[in-house]
Amino acid sequence: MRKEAIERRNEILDAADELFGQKGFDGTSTNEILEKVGIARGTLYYHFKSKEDIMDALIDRYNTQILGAANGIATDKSIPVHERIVRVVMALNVSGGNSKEIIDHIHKPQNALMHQKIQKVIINGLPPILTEIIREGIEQELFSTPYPYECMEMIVAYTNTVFDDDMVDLTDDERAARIPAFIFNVERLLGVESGSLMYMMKMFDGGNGGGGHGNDGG
Amino acid sequence: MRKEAIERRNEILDAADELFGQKGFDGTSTNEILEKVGIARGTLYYHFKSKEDIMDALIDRYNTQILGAANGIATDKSIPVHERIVRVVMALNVSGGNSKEIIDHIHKPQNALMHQKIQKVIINGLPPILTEIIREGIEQELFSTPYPYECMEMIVAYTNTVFDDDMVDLTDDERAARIPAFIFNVERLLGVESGSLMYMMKMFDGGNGGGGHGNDGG
DNA sequence: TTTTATCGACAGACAGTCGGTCTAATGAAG
DNA sequence: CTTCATTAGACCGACTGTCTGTCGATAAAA
Repeated sequence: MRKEAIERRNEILDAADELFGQKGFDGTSTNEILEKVGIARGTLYYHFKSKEDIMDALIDRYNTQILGAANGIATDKSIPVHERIVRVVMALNVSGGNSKEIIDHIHKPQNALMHQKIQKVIINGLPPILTEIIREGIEQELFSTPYPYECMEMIVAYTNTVFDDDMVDLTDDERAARIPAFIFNVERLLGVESGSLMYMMKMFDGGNGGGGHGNDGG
Repeated sequence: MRKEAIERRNEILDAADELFGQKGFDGTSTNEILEKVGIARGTLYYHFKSKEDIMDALIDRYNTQILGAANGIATDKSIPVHERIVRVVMALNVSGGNSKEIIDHIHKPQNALMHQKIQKVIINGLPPILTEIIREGIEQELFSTPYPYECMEMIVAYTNTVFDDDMVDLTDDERAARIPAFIFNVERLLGVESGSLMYMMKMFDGGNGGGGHGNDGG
C-alpha cells in the first residue's frame, strides 16, 4: 500500500506509458492512470504536479533510453564508421531496435505534443553524437565535409520527418524506393564517391524485415 | 445579427485564427471564440461539429494560402531558377512573406497538433512544387541530380525542422551561422560547384532583417 | 513528533447536446 | 395586393457529463 516515492513514480509512469501509447495523451484521463495504478487522485498529484508533468517525465525516460542507445552504438569502435552511422539512425527510424518501440508509440495521431517533444530531443541530441562518428570518418579520409554537424542535422531531420508514418504517407514500396535516393543524397552530403555507401541497402532491408512498418510485403 | 452560413463560418474562423495564434489551440476555449464573434454556443456548433473541426477548417485555409503562394513563385518563369527555389523555401521559413505569419502563428508551444498538421501539408505539398523548378534547372544544366524529388524533400524537411523556433533553440547568430552550411549542403545535393549558390546568402540576410525571428541582433 | 505518502470529496472549467426560438422566404387563399 | 400559414435555416442558452487540479484529513514510517 504505502511505497517509496520513486517506486510509486515509476508505477505511475509505467501505467501512463502504456495508456498514452494505446489512447494518446489527450485520450487518456488521469482517472484511468490512477485506476490502473490503484491509487487515489491525491496520490497522483502528490507525485506529479500535472498531467503534462507526467508526460515530461516519460519523455525524460525516453531521452535517456534513446540517446543512451545511440551513444552506445556511436562509441563502439569495433563497428566500422559507415555502419555505425546507419545503425544509429536506424535504431530510431527503420529497424526494430529498442527505441523503435518508443517511436512507434509516439506516432499515434493523438500524441502530437509528445511527438514534438521527442522529435526535439532527437534533432538536438542525435547530431552531436553522429558528428563525432563523422569526424572519425573524416580523419580516416572516408568522408569529406566542412560541415559535419549540419550534415548530420540534415540527415536526422530528414529521416525523422520522411520515415515518420504520421508525416508522410508512404506505402512499403514507396518507402523502400526512398532508400537508394536517401543513400545517394547522403553520399553527396558526406562527400564520398557515388555508390560507395550503397552496400548499406542491405542493412535497411534486413532491419526492416523486407517491408516497413506494417506487415511485411509478400 | 442573422447571417449567411458561409459568412458566419468565416467570422468564426477569423476569431479562432486570432485566438489560437495568441493562446494556442488548447489554451483557447470555445467560449472565448463565441464571445469574440458574439454568438451563442449553439451557433458555433451549428456551423462546426467540434473544436477540432474548427482547427481543420483553419488549416485548410492555410493550405490554400501557403501552397498557393509557393505555386505562384514556383511558376513565375521571370525569376531565375536559383532564386525561385530560395524564395519558395524562404516564404515559409525565413523571410517575411505572407505565409510566414501563419507559420509564426503556428509556432506557439501550445499548438503542437496544428503545427504537426501544417508541417504535414508542407512536407507533402512543397517538394512537388519545388521539384518542377529543379527539373527546369536540370534542363538548363544548372543542377544535376538523379533524385530531384527526394532532394527537395530533404531540404524542406531540414528547413522546416531546424529553422523552426520550437524544435531547435538557436540564437540569431547561430541561425545565421547555419545558413552558409545549409547552402553548402544544398549545393552538394543539387550537384553544383561549391560556392556557386553562396550569393544567395544576401537573400537570407535581406529577408531576415539582419537577425532572425526575434528582434534583430545589434 | 515530524515527515512522508495516501486518500477522496470537491471546485472550477470545459466541450458538446438539445429542445426551443426567431426570421425570412414562399406560396396559397382571400 | 394583402394576409396568413408553413417551412427551413440560423440561432439561442441552459444543461450534462467529464476532466484536471486542490485541499484538508489521515495513516504509516522515521
